[in-house]
Amino acid sequence: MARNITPKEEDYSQWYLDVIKVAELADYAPVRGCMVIRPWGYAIWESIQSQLDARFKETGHVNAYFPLLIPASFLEKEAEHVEGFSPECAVVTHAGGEELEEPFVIRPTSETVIGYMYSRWVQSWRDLPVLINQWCNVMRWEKRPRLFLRTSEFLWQEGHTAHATKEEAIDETLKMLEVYRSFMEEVLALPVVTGEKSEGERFPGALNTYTCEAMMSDKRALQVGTSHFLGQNFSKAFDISFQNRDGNMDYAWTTSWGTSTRLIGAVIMTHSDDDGLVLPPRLAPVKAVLVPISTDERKLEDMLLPKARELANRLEAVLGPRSVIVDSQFHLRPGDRFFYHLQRGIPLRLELGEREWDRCALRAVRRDTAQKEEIPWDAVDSAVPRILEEMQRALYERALAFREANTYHAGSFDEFKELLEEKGGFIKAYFAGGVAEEKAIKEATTATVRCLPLNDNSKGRCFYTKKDGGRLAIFAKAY
RNA sequence: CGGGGCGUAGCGCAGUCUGGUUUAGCGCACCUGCUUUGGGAGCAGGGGGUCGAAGGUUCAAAUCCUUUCGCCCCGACCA
Repeated sequence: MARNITPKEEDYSQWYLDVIKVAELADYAPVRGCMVIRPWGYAIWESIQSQLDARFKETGHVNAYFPLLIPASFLEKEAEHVEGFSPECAVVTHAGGEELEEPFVIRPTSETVIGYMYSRWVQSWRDLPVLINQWCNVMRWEKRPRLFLRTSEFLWQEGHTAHATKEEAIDETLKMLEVYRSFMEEVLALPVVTGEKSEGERFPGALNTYTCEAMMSDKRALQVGTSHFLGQNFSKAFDISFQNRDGNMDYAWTTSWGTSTRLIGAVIMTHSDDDGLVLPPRLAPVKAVLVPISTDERKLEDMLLPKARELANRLEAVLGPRSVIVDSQFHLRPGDRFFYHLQRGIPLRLELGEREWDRCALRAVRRDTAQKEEIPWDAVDSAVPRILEEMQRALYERALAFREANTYHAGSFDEFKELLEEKGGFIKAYFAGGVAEEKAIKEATTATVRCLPLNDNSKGRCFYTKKDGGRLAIFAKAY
């Protein structure tokens, strides 16, 4: 049992911060609300980046880079957009030792500059669709920062597409939501509910926002990815117009979609335990660590270490370059070395001591369950990937079972309040209210509409307004 | 931005109320040596802080006063 981590049960927030600290994922920066992503944390982000990026490329998108600074006037061109974002914008007023004529906003998101550029690039229906993504940082001056979940500056990816027709843009919006869902479930082992955002939770300027919502291990909800159907709002504001096949002028239909370093927070809060970080194997930058153990220094150097390196090389041929490390911190005792890797969430520890040596084997210990298994040397190539995949699946199944076990249905507001107070978690209920009702529910309970799940078109009597024809909604307390 | 808590060594804290008795102390971590070594070792020796910052009161301030910065928790705002 780790002794430098506050147990989850004792103080969840502190546990979360402790895990980040002992796993060396991030640290506080000198500027309030900003964080330094340390090498191990950044390696996780790179893993997310490369795997998501591949999926974007597979769906026809290309990467580009748009500037950090946006003319302040751009934000104002879309009414809802400026209202939504101006409170959290950082503004540059001086540069080159002089006050600027027009201040620049540090991008909180890039719909506006990208809209401006698209209007110059798009003339004809033949120029569409435009399918561009960018990996970058954005800044939103948050009142209450939390490492990874809500920092003033964060890293993300924002896809921006423009299409000739409404249908195509809607298809794109849903397609990317699906890319997120599959990535989160397959790589992050993060079960998510996909759905539509309610009116009150919609992206400022969007006609419709779709979301991936996940349940953290304290039963609170976290929005881990969003995809927006922007209609023609931005194309009208920035004049992304084109001549269609019939020769008539038309405004493009645009979408945007994003996910961020918040995903790292989601992974921590979904899988980790009181011993520290737990990483799903497909996400983990390092999937296994070989730990030679002996009291005899010569055996370590002459037999165990070379063997460990040989096995690591063989494993890397199967698992990928730099995915296996050999621990040679021989100045530490085995327990210390175990804990070091345990806290950093490396999925599999492969011990090679004299006992294993004599049997031509390794002792594998799974990070999530501490389950032990002996693997003969000549079976590592098949056994290790097998165990990793078992662990990957187990993490997903466990998280899914947790979510299912903490999802309830409420038929009335009284029942809703009771469930929320006594059980927490996700509460499904038919809802027919609007922004005003959402707000009232939030004020009374602090719970919000997380989404209106897709693939459920059932209608029912609204738990709050008692009106018929309510759509199924998921409510929860959220981060 | 409102309410609450807190800034003393890398981390966690004691000392602050009742200024001087501390050349500011303890645990963990760190360094050196020896013994150890399969889920966080033991002994011995050692290094490190001027008490968040600025100003003030006083013969004397970590301790009192003022201002300021930052962090954490709870709310309103959000990926």
